[in-house]
Amino acid sequence: MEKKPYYISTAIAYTSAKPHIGNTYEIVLADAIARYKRMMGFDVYFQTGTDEHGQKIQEKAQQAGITPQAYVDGVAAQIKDIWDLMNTTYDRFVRTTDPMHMEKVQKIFKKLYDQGDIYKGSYKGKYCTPCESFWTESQMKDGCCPDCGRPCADAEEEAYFFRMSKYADRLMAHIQAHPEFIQPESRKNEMVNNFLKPGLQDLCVSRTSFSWGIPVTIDEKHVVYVWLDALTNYITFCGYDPDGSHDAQYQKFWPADVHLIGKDIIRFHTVYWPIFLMALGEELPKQVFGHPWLLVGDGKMSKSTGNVIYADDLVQWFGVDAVRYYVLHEMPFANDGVISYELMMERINSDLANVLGNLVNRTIAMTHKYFDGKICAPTVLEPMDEELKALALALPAAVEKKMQDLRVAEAIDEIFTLLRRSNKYIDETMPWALAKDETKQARLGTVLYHLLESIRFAAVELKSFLPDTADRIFAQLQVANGGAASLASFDGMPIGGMVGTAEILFQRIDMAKKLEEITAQQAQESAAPAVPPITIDEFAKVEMTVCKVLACEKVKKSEKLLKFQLDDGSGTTRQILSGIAKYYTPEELVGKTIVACTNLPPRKMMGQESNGMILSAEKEGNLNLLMLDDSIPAGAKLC
RNA sequence: GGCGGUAUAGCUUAGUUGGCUAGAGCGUUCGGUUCAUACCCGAAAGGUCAUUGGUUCAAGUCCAAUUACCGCUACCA
Repeated sequence: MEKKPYYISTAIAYTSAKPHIGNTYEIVLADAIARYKRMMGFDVYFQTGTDEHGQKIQEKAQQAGITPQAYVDGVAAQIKDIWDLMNTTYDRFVRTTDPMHMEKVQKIFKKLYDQGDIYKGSYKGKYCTPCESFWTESQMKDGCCPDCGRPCADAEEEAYFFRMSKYADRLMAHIQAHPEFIQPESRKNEMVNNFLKPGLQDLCVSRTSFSWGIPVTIDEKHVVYVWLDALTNYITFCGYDPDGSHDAQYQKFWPADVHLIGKDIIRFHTVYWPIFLMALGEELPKQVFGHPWLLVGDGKMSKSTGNVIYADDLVQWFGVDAVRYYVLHEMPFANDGVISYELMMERINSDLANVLGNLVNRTIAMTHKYFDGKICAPTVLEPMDEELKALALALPAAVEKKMQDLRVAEAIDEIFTLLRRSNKYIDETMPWALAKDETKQARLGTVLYHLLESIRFAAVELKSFLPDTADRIFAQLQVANGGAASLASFDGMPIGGMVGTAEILFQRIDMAKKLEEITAQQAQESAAPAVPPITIDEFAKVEMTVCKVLACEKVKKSEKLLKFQLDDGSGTTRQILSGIAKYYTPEELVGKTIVACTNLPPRKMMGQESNGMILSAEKEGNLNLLMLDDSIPAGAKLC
């Protein structure tokens, strides 16, 4: 029989920085689903990869002093290593800098242009010249700039646009007709209410402000908008051919069964992506699932606060399956989840070590102790056996029901319900009491058979989520993983066979001690010199000038920016913007003597030019401007 | 600043279209047991479902306002 195809994808990871545990969650979730579907007999195609174009990457590479290609090569390799470390079974790891992909994207762009869906237009709007801002009709007050109140004028900038509005009605109809298309459902309303109902704007699909992207063939100074580039990965790498002769793989697997993505990029996947596909005349993916985020402690993960948790660190401390278990089981379906070292250890101890590990261990130990490891036939049945057996036999359907809705955490709960019931069964049957009675040997063998077989059921189902652990359980049971078919009846343990040696699956963790080790290592790492030494010549390149604050005001529309007019001793006034409005009021700074780096290239912020950087010292939310004694004149250089 | 989201036991959270006496796991307290990784089993305590108002025979569930938090985005040279 032909296996049914199942195409699952993750979002491609943006190669601007090493992914943290929150980013890693997605690939593990996808892997669990992919493994499960394979077990259920599907022919699975599981695609993941990296999104490597865009302005941010160009800037990062520039900062690092390397080419964008070298930069993304490094990060992509890092991402792939983490995916592999997590024991994920993707079929293909794609990269948007792949020449094949780039060529197809160019063809897609051209095709959409030729058929009139993309048109050359201009970014037109009402423009307030003093504020250097574009405004929409609804933003303006009586035709004037909402900020300064001065009249706005028409202005334009050349760009390519996609006619979103042309397909909006079709998309709306599709969303209404397919309630499962956007998951979880709350996201659907969000999209409909926020984007579709108010009317879709045409989307600007080219950029001229940076060059690290796929060039538009018909107009070389433009590069393709990163989302058009990134989204099409789902078809270009699956064998889609813009000219129409698709590979067999594409014919088999497209449309995708599910695009697994973060909740932040739902808009792109449920509005723009379907419309691009409609324009190309291709089918839409069957489902887009926007999963929630994993947060650290009480705050978000960020490098500056030093609370970033990386998957490879967690694996080093706790092992792959413990990390997989945590992200799969502790992530709620629609709300954001939380991760911390303490929570992680609590779950390992209570669920993995106590409930699962200890159950396997005590069962194998008893089999050795009472029967020298031999598996006895279940010959003396009692009513209480039925309940355990029934629960085990019902497990595959229970897990399937949850997995249909991609409720992975709840699917795992079903497995643990069986494990907990098994522990209770031991208390009910009291094997140690049976062992003391010569006449109860057959009953004792029956009890152990029920336990071993229940554990086998759990292990088969656990394989998708904790692959290594499941294999270690099979090794202790001395049976092969018989897959879904072996769960049809409660007789998979070979009577007369031997079990393997008992082995601790998950060591209990001494939390206080482990936490100490972790903090000790972190302290060591942060103590290491992060900044490479520089030469005196390099230091001399930085020009730092004493300046007097002539005037200072808050920048409109900005929470953080202050605008300074400075006397730098040159005779002309220097304007610098600085993000310190949280710490200082403009009034208190006028007349002060400060220091600024004065040989930086000019940069625009909030449409205003900044010529330099004011020196300050910052740590953990504290910030002080460097202020000198007023006796030193403006223009003095720091040395 | 713009857009959107979320608020349920000490902690992490389930609650589909309004009918709940609001569930679960962890943690806590008490009791039991000893095969096992001081583990397992049982019981109990613990929630005016963020606040205020509204719709309804009925509201954790719908509406409005308030507060807090979160995400994206702009900006932090």
